[in-house]
Amino acid sequence: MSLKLHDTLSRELRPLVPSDGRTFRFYCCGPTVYGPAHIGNFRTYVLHDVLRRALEIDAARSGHAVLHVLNITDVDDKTIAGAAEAGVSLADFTQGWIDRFHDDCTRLGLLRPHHEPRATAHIDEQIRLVQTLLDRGHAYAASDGSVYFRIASFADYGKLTRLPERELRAGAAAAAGEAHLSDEYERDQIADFVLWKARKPGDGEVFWPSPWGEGRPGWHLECSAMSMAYLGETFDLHGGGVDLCFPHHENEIAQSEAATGKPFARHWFHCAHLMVEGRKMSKSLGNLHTLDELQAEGHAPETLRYLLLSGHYRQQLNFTRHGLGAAASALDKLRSGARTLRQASGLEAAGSAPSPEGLPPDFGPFEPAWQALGEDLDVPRCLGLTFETLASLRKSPPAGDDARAAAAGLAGIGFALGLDLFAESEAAPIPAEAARLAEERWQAKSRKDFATADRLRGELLQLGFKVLDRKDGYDLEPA
RNA sequence: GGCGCGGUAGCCAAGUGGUAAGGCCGGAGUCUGCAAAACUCCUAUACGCCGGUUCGAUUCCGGCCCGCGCCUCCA
Repeated sequence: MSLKLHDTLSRELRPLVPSDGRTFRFYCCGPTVYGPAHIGNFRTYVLHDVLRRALEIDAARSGHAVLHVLNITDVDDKTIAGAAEAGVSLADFTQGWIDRFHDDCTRLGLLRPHHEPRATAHIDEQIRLVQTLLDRGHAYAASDGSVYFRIASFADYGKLTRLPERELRAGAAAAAGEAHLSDEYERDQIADFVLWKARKPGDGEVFWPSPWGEGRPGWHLECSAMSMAYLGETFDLHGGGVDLCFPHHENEIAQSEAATGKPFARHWFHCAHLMVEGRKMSKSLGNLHTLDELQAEGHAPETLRYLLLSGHYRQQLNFTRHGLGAAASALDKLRSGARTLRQASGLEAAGSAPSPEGLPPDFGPFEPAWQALGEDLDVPRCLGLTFETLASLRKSPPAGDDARAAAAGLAGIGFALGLDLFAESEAAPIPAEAARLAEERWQAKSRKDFATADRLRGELLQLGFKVLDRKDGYDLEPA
């Protein structure tokens, strides 16, 4: 079986198979590191991570490999402006945000891409790509030292978003307004885009030498250069947020295919946007939430992950506080089911997150839930089937090998979704004082001194902990 | 204006040419010194509107209404 996924270019459901028969190679558009990524960015990254995990499982089953590349754009107008404002070098400025990004990704359970190339580390590749485009007549140098891609030279321009050329010009001009027509760059046509930007005073120390003078690469170029460097001129899949379709991916296709004469990405994967309380996220509405912010409110990163992946990727998802609560409850229910299965199977708590190699060849009773992922990455359906299977397993509890197969299958679903269902609830460190009170309370309760027990429960609440009794003991949870 | 997406119960969200998964919330119960958790059961005649095709449409076709996205900042 192979996974099937909707392709933006052909608008069809197409199978995901490695074109070279060995390695499925894919590239995701990553962050521009000038600030913290917001939860909308992370919806895209989480969804790409689920795709990555599904590909890993499929690859493990069919015996091929997966190669995942995520770029980091560490030079553009915003990063340059940010560094200047902070009074630090571009490299120091972007490194701080890259570290923050990695930290967020770890907390959200994102698998680390196999390569994470940075634009500033691949200037040579980008210059060579521009030179090739110049040599082949697809680009021209302007008098100011900038180089532009000539859209008229690429017949397929607009094929991803189906923008006829004339619409492109008229629409762009109308949307951009007259102000943009008098751009400081000298373009033959309004829609021609910049490949290499000539150095400007505001760029400070940020420039590289090139055959056309000092400057820096334009947006789009790094993705073409780096994806082809790591994955080859033609690779299996390229993804990002929907807003990237135009102009970013359209321009990537143009400059890549014009340079190589070969198809660029064979499959395009785009994730719909996250809305916040029914409105588009934007700085002006002040609804650009970050992971830090939500964690400070007491929400676990995994709750956010669950929420972000709980809607179909081609559907806008509306982020609400209520939804976050619902996600937390649903996740608890999943974990509760996992705990029951684990106990029935006689297995110890999983010490570490499962790897695709360690997963069973099929997911037993949870195989249908996995299959749903293969049909256009239908996570909502997968979750529905998982809950359904869990319910029927509760009705007829499996034992022995059946229980182990079910537990392993659920672990497989957990891996696919990036949710560690078998993890014991991550115990916040318990202060010694709270631990002592809790122990005292348990003693009091055991000798049926309920007045003392209740008093101590109250004291623990003051310290910020809820006592949850079990048959043979108790748990402490942050209140 | 061009291109595209969507409107399913209180909320979120799948799916199907033959009367519709799942989650959250709500209610009842089991358990429990209490509480919480967990588990069980229940609840809602839910498919935007109007036509058409069909034995039969929420599912196909057409029109309309409403919401949303992109059209060189943008995941």
